[in-house]
Amino acid sequence: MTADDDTAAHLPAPGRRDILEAAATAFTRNGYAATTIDDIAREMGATKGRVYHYYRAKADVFLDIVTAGMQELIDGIEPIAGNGGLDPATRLWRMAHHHAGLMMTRNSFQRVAMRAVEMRRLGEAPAQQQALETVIAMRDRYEQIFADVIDEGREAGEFREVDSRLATKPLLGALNWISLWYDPQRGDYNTRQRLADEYADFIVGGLRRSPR
Amino acid sequence: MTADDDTAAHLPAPGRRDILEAAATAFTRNGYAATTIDDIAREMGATKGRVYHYYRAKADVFLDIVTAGMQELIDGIEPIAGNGGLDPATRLWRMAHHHAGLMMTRNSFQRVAMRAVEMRRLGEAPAQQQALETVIAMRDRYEQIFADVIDEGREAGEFREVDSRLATKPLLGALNWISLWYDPQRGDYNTRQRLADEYADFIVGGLRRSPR
DNA sequence: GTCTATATGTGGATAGAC
DNA sequence: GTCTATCCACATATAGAC
Repeated sequence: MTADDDTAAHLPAPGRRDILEAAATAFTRNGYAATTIDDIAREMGATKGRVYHYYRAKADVFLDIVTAGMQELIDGIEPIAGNGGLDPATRLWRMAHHHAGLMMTRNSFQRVAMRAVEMRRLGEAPAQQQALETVIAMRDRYEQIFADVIDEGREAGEFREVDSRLATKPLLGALNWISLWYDPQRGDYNTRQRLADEYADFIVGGLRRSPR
Repeated sequence: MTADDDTAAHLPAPGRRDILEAAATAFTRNGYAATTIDDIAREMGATKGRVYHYYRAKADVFLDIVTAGMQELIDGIEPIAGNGGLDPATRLWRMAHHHAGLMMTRNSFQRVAMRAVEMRRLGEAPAQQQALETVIAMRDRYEQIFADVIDEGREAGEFREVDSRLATKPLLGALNWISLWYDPQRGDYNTRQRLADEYADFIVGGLRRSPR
């Protein structure tokens, strides 16, 4: 895509991986603008020389985190959505469940990814602006996967008569919100599972035909 | 609470009101940290001298917006929640509907208010830190109003067996998310109403006893 | 009350030693 | 590849003219 190694988001080089983890933690704590390169370096017990050896700018670190986060979402959901052996409501339930899980287990990356989508611009550099729009495109594609399953469920009579594209908003809003309040320090596997169950029930219930 | 006029949030003085509107717009556009005092001043066709005449620091402007936003939410919801003449499901529907409406019509204030809740600290000043915790307390109180209605609905057999406090998370998450994607420039009264209807249906549906 | 300086601190980014 | 030292731009906040 650019002069940079465009596979970095999927398989970050070892040196980069540490930086992304540290930066994701720092961005989650204080937000993108308020986080300094020194903060990121301190988070991994280094100084900023290390960060600038691997990345040209703070925005590039941010974009790598965001892209990785979005890719994790897509990779996890696609096989479920495409599983024709399951009825749409069950598929949607599992997609919501999986998404909820990622918001907890991959909290720092996912929380940073959320932020990117609401950003209009990242700085002055047009290359970074274009990268940001690529992320928005990934988000749109992700929403469409959900919308398609909702359409199938509506046509199968499982769901109410909704605008599927619009219906993804409350659905994903509820799920994404987890990344803002969930404390990854607390909670074990079982509590995370119960929580994801509750979310998936809520979401599928919200789309089902009303009982009366 | 502090040496400042603590009623300012409810009835801002005329000079302050303009600043809050301009700042809310600017914060919504670029985020708190990335917004400069010059940005705020430019937004209202003035220079920073005006801003600093009314506010000691950027954080104080932010806190006034956030407090006003939270107060708008509480003021709107309390009378609905306390209307004993309506069954819990109807009350919850109207509360969700009203909340959704505020996310759209008062987008800039509400979006800034959302941000405050996810911030851990606002700066070094302990007075501002305390003010931020006061905002968190308002948020907790607000969630409790929803939780109480959910409890009533569960006891009345309208809702599923849920942990009411936990149930407010997907509910308010879905609603709060509106402030992030809704474009206040677009959409008239009718489209806002339809959207709020859809959200309220989704939310009450998500809590109702499953049809099967 | 609103403006134009300006003091002061901080943070992104670079250069170059090791 | 990692560090320290430094440049420079910019943003908060203040001083003081009008």
